[in-house]
Amino acid sequence: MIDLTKKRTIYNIATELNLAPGTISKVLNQNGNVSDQTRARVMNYIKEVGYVPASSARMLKSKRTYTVGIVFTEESDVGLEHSFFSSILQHFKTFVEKQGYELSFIVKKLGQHELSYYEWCRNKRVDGVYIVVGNYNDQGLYELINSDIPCVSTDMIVPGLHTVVSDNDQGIKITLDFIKEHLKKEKIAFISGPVQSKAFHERLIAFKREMERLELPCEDTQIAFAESFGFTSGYNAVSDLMKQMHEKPEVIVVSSDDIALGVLKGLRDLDLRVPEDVQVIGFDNIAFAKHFTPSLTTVAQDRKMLGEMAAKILIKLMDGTEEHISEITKLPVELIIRDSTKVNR
Amino acid sequence: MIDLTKKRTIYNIATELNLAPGTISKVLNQNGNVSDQTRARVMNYIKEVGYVPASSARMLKSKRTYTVGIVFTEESDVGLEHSFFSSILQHFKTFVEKQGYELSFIVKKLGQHELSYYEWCRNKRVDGVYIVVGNYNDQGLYELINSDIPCVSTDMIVPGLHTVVSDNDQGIKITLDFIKEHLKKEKIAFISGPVQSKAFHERLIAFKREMERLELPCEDTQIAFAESFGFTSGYNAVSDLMKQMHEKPEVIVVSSDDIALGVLKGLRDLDLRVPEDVQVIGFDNIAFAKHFTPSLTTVAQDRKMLGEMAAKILIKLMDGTEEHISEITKLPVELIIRDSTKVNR
DNA sequence: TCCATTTAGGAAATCGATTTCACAAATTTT
DNA sequence: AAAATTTGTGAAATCGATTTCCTAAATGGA
Repeated sequence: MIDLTKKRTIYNIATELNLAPGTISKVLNQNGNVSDQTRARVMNYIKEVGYVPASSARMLKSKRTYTVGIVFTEESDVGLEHSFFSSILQHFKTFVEKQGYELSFIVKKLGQHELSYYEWCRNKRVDGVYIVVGNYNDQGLYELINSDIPCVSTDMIVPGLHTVVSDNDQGIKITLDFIKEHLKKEKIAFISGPVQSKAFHERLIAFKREMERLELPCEDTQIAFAESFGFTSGYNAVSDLMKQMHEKPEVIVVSSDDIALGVLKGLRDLDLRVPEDVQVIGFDNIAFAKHFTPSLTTVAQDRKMLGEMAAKILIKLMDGTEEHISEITKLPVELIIRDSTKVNR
Repeated sequence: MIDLTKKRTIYNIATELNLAPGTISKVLNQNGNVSDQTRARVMNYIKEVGYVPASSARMLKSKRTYTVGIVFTEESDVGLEHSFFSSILQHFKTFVEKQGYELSFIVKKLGQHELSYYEWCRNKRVDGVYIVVGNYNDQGLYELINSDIPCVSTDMIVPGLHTVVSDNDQGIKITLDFIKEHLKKEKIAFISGPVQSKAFHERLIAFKREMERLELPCEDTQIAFAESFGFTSGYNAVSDLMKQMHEKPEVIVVSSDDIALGVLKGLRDLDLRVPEDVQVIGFDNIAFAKHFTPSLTTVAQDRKMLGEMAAKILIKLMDGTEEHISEITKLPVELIIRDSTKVNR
């Protein structure tokens, strides 16, 4: 009878099978010359006793950890609670785990010392880094991005960093085309999130450009800014907007759903009905958008594809195989029409 | 001039300082006999060159990894998107990181093999495990819980497992007391989440018990069940409830906010006004509860304390210091009164 | 049949820390 | 001043894999 509780090493296994430790290792790593017969014998035995190689030893020698470091900067202490990025991370995680990688959140301090991102990564010997949410003001990030460690991001756009983003330009374009063609409205306002965020900035620029392309008026009074990322800042922004506009807008385009839901509530408190008096279109398609009353028309980002594409690119970078990978990957978006807009026929 | 890019090991450092590698290690681990002078000399040098010990080597020898394994079972593929548990995990993470621990999601397979939780943990040599969300039907979890690896949970209640939970009994009790004393209503219905979840089960039992204590009628027709955890199942459940009740309820107590928001929407579609016709009270105080219209009165769980308490207990277990830690830690809850209820004076 | 080549598997060094044991120097005791 | 004790440091084994180099057997070609 085989003792299943015993702690196994390749040495045990080797003696128990009358082989050398090295041979076991060769089977494990499917390289080297091992006969099919011995390979099968080893594999079976390993499965039977439930042996698993000690990762620390493997890491020490081979210098590969099969670990991806995660940078998830906690803007105003939201962190993992931020459902949009959590969701992307979730898909990323599922994908890389299938390939045998593991996630490890990057912690700035380890033991007693305070470490930079790069020091941490070198110490932990992560094979790559996924910057889910980063902060442009965080100098430590640049050290990491410019290092020899492969990095990928779904948030920041920085020269030398591979990034996967939704096509914000296209998102705004289809929104405005939809407004003009189907809603048949021309008095359009825009509520932007804080433009330190690259995504918000892009959407704002795209809005101005597309308004011009459609030959619609686009004055500064048509644009208001939310102070932050959340519901409350949207609530406040819409009241600012209404104050500064001479004439009420017919449609309000908002650069994120979190903010847009605040806008909807703000409009209700201003006694404006949606979509009868004003129509609203958001961006992101967060889970709650369809449950709100009225449900929110919005530009859906494909969170699954964002996460998986980031995973694919990072794995390619870590393998070092693929010759050239373009730095920015833009993913298509889709307009989801719900009750906050009303098609005019 | 010191070369900062050079890769350092204790051997380098030792020769560069004219000491033995062992001495460096002793300084690093602040044990062993080292003179204050040498200690200072080593510490300074280490800081200067930015040396960090290779964790894989340390792990290999010392058998401590300063890593906490995370079980986060993805019920119906929500995973990290589930904001309630994500939030608890976030607080847990912040706390343990301050103590120098790191999180590592438990993945069932590693490399080629399919691993059980326990095998994975043994392999990775995690120092402890935090079961954020577990599944009672997952047999592999019991192997883990009954092993020698310290575990803590905020979700499951299993003999031998340390668990931190909100006081569900108290939550229901203060809810019903509030309804009787301040809302002055007696026709109370209950919408429960799926009772496979221990929390939902406890809340349901507590409801029945407290109704009896208050000498209020509590028939089966007053209780409806949501099929799942989300908005939609709440929406459906409230329509079931209305069909099965002879007389409309004055107050509906719902065992989670996710479900309660669906209930609010369902009521609107049934042309019942909240709080004028029916009043609603939820449980959890999710972020959106205060933004919904009407905003939701709910029993708030202290997510920060849940996460931190779990962290504290796990660290104690891992240190093996504390003599006795009680298996179940109940945390107080608080009723947050908002617009979905209307106090009757 | 003999030599060249391929194949299978073993021996041993290595990765970078930790930790025990031994030893010399310094200090205290008698 | 000699003996006993404490203190600081070094040498070497160890953790559990990977990997290179080497040897013996098996195969093939002439």
